[in-house]
Amino acid sequence: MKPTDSEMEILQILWEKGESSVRHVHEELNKKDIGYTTTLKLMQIMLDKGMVSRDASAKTHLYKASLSKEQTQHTFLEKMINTVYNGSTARLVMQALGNKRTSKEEIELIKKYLDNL
Amino acid sequence: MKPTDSEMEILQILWEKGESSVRHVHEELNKKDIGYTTTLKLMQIMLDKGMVSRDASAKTHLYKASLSKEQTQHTFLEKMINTVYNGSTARLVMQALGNKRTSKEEIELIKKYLDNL
DNA sequence: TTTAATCTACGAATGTTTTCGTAGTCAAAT
DNA sequence: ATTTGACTACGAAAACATTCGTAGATTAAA
Repeated sequence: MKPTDSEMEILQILWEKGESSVRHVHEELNKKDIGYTTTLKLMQIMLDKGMVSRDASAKTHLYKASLSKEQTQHTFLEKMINTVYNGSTARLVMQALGNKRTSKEEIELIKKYLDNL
Repeated sequence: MKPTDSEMEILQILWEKGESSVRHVHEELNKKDIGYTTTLKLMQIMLDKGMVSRDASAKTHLYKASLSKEQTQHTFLEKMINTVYNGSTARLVMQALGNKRTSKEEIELIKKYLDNL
C-alpha cells in the first residue's frame, strides 16, 4: 500500500485534523489551481483503495485515515533506506543530520534516544 | 529533477557500479518479470531528462549518472522530512532507529558522528 | 416554493510512467 | 558469406495518476 504524493498530502491533513469533510481537506491543501472535484475524486479513490474510511450518514461525508501515521511513515522510511541508502540506517541518519543544520536540542534528544537502545 | 522509483533504482546501480552498459544494469536490477528493452527505454528516457550521460562510441553504450548521489539523496530526504515529519529531523531519525533493529555498530557510528557536530 | 448553494457520483480527458514488440544495425561464429 | 546473437531506436500499448465537467441530489435561503 503505497500512497502517491497527492494521497500523502491528504493523509497528512487527516492525521493532523482528524475526521474531515472533503471541503475542509480541500481548503487545508491550499493549492491554488486545483478544483474541488479533484480533491473529491482523489479521496474517493483513496476510499476504494482502503486508505481512508468515511461516515456517509450525513449529506457531507466525513473521511478519516485508515492507515496509521506511524505505520505509513515507517513503510516510507524502510523503502527509502533500502532503495537509497542500501539498507544502512546509519547512513540515512548521518546524512539527515549532516546536511541540515540541526539544533542542539534535537541532537541531545537523539543522543538520549540512542542511549536507551 | 525528481527521479521516479524506477529511475532511482537505476541511479543506485550506476552510483555503486560506475559506468555501466544497459545489460549490466538490467542484470543488477534482477527483476524477474521485466524485459531488457524496458530497462533500455528507461535509461534512454533518463538520458533525455539529463539524469545520465553516455558514451556511445562503441556498439554497447556506457551510461553513467549525471546527478550526484549526495545531492539526490539530500533532496529526497529534505522532501521527506518536510512532508512526512513536519520538518523535524529528530523525528525522522528516531523513527528510523526505533522501528528497525539497528546493529550496535551502527549505533556507535551514529554516536560518534553526533559528538563531532 | 422557487432559487441558489453545496454536495456526491462518475465518465472522460490529460499527463506521466512503465512495459514491450518490432525493425534495423553490427559483430562474431559457423 | 550466412547465420546467429546482442545491441539500439522508437512507436505504441498498458497502467496509473491527476484533473475537471456535468448531472443529479439535498439543503438552505429568498
